[in-house]
Amino acid sequence: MEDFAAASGVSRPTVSKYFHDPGSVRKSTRERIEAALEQYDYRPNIYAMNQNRQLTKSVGIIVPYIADPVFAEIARTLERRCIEAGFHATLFSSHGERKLESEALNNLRSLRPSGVLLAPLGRSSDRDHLARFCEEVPTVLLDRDIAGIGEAFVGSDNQSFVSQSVDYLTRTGEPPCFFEMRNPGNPNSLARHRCYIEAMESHGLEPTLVQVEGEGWNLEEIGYQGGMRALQEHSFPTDTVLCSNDRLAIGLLAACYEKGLRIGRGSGCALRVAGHDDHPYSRFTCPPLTTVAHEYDLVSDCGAETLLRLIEAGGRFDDRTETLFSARLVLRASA
Amino acid sequence: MEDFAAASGVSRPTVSKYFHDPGSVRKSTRERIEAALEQYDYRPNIYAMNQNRQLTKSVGIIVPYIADPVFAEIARTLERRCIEAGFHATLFSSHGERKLESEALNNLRSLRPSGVLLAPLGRSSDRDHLARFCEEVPTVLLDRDIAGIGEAFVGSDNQSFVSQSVDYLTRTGEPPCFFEMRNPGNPNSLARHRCYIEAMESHGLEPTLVQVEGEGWNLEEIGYQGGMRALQEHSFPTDTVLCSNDRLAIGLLAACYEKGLRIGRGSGCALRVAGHDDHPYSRFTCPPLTTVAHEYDLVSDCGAETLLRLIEAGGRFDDRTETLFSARLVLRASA
DNA sequence: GCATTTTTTTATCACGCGTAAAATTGATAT
DNA sequence: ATATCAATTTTACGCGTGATAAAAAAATGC
Repeated sequence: MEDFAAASGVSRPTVSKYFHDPGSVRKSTRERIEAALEQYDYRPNIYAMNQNRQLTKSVGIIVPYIADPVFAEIARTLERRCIEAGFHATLFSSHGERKLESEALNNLRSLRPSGVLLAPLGRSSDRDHLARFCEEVPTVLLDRDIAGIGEAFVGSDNQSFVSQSVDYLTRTGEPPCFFEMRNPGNPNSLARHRCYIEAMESHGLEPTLVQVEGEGWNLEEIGYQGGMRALQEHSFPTDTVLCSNDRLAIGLLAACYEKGLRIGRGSGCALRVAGHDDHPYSRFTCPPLTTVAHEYDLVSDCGAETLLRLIEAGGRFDDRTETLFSARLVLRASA
Repeated sequence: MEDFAAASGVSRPTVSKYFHDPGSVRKSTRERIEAALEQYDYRPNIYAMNQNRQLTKSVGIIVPYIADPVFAEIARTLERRCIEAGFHATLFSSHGERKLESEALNNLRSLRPSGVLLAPLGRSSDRDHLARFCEEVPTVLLDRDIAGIGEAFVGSDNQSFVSQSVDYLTRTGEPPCFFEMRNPGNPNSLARHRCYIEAMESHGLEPTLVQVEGEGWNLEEIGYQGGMRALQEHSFPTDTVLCSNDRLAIGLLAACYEKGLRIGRGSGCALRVAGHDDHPYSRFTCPPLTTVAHEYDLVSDCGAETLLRLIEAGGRFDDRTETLFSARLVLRASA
């Protein structure tokens, strides 16, 4: 910057000021800098900037698993919103591992962001670490709430998810059993488990669970293997299966196909299968998957907006707001 | 670090040395530092470290579209390998946009990484920008080659992809037509287009193309819409369709399902459909998709290894190596 | 033309760290 | 006990930037 300032014939602090806000320097000065900019394509080092700015123009984003298309979409939308607001966004994925989530937090500490959008692993998170981090850095939690951590939470209302699907399935046929992982790694599974039981009981029905084994985030494979076994052992007590999420449902559909079972609500169909999330691929399954849409655009928009308000407010809210978005039933051919 | 050094009773540069290599300080000194570490959970700021180290322990990774599961897997494997080798990896996604790819490059400049693994957008890349970047930073190109840019290239042999699928399909039934985007955004499409034509001609067969409209990376949707139109207009000249990639194939399968067409190689099937890549979901389609596996584990491993060698070699190779991995035919039920 | 306001410059400190050279320490040999 | 030498630590400076106060210069108003 020293050299570049010399080349443009102004002092270094003036160049610094220019990059902070081009309008804050006199027009003639700005033109001299911009003329030099044409020649030397200089640009300030963002990490050096962040080092001793009081308030950085950076935000951090952490998602639990970027390879999951739902989180990829959420991350992309968050990034876009932050960039539109003039921030530099840095994205991290925890890749489903507690250690990596913690590392992402440590990285963000080094980055000194003005704020962080954090979709935590949930059950696998290092709760204490998250709590300490949120003390230091203004943070908005996303997708999965962790009581008392962060300045705000934005997510979806799991109860509305499950109750909508249970209501619909019960109304149009046999009440559903619930297809889920015994030890789920993804954030909202436990909440949905509880909501399914509540929803069934509120209808005066007996909840029935079909739990499959498996670890990690390879959910289609887990759904397929578990589905194959369940079909072989005739573990489905009803002809209607509600899956904890769409990725398990995709695996189950593959198992059903292999077993020659016809899926759907028409006559001649052996099983109805529904999911949760409206995963980007769920409309391309065969048959297309009936599911409940996770309105991640709304969640992302609101999350980003909340963070921007938080930063504007100086990093702290008076009280912790929790914004929940309702799900939207998406009827397709599978149930 | 100043404060922490004081707390541990040694000078700051000694602490710096300790973090650079704990073995490089005397045992008594190390113990004092580690004792202090228990109390103050201090850790050095990686971005400040990178600022004036001669050789950073950081590498950068850029993929064209992280929401695509194939690139998510590649990125994850690359990250893992670099971390195992003691490097700090920073991941960027170009999200399919030239502007974002350029921004990622600029970010990496600020980061001063020892090396970069770059899977470029390809046709949409700012070639000059890439070239200038690779002059500055030792770079290994991945997945999609750009002539003369970077110190090495590691990718897959598109010709082996297409020739294997064309050979197989021709051997076992009607020769395939090629289902692709008219203006593809993803890297390898053009190469595959050419390879399909070559492969057909080498068999003495007439290549036939079915090109669908659409922009961007929503490939399943594009495959679905294009598939619906092609089926309506009876544009498929043969009963065998080879798709440029699996994501288009997934969309096409959904269109076929909606049209009530049976897919597969048995009698009673209207169409055979095959893809390219062995996308993580392709084994869960209905029917499971016959495809040619992109051995991205091998590509990633080799790419990471090549970069590490490049860094070791001081950032320049004597000549530009190009490593190509052959594809592996994966027979499933769809063709 | 002069006083006043705005903008820019100079100068110095700060951030959190790396690094080369100098100074110190500790161990060994005499 | 002293000299010697290598290992270790400290000193002093640098990286690329932001921030601030005081001084200087330029623009504005009358």
